Amino acid sequence: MKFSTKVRYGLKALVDLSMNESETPVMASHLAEKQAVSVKYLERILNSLKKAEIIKSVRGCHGGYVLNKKPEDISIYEIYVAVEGDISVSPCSMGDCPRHIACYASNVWGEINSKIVDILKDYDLATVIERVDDELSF
Amino acid sequence: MKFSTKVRYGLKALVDLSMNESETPVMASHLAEKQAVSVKYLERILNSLKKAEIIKSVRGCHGGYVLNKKPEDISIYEIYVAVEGDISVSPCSMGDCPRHIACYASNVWGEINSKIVDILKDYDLATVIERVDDELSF
DNA sequence: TCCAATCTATACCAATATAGTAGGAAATGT
DNA sequence: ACATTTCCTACTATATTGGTATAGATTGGA
Ligand code: FES
Ligand code: FES
Repeated sequence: MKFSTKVRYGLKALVDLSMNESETPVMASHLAEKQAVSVKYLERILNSLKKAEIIKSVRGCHGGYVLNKKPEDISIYEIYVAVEGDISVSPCSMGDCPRHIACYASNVWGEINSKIVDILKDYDLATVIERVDDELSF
Repeated sequence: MKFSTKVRYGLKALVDLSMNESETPVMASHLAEKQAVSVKYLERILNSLKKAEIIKSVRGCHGGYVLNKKPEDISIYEIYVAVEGDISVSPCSMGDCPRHIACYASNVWGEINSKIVDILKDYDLATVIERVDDELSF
């Protein structure tokens, strides 16, 4: 049940991006430095976020990344799907299980899955940022 | 976000056990056969469930396993914890992260984690069995 | 008593998934 | 042209999961 580093680094990068007051894009290297994380790895994560149209990129000299949506319109679910693909709590809930026909538990996993999805859809980036502002300055 | 085979095989075994009308214990090999799963592997899972006092075992000849609680008193959360250890959605929510001090997202993960735990605590074996009875006979 | 059946314990191995690296190609402002 | 930066793809290392093997302990019954 653990979120991968992709999701976690991705979320943190988005928080950093959303705190960028200026209009100039933020470089991957800058975001990575803040997180003490490999630039190359983070670049790939940012690329996934870009493909999902959560952020935009500017290539070339003085390039970087900027948010493409308002924080309140970016859910953790979206972020998850962008970097990991769709959420599935078990093979059952996606229907690609070899034992599918005889499986009685399908709807159990399906129900749990959709409840988890709801939680993550409900949690948006703006809420995350509120928590940041409340709790600690960095 | 995927449940491991331990959780899934474990749940299925518990459903099978709860459907055992007779008073005689059910052998691991019998449960495994129903699931088309390795006996040895399932034995270990059953052992975890036993240590969590969800089931009881009878050793020796004509031995096997029986439920130790009523299905409505066994939550999927309990099953999860029994076979996998405590649920943690990220290092943050357990507090063993090297970046903990500077981490702003702790409570975000913590909140999500506890919501997921709530879902799983809410889903008990009796409910799972209802679904079985409704949907398909096997 | 001895044997077969059954759970228990532990160590080991294989397959898969995650996390991270590396090198270079393409774009862009100066 | 050139430095800077994103983009693309292949590779590798590490961790986790899933599963096997082996030996031992316990019990009921012939
Ligand atoms: S469809 Fe696979 S065990 Fe449920
Ligand atoms: S405590 Fe680790 S990134 Fe949150």
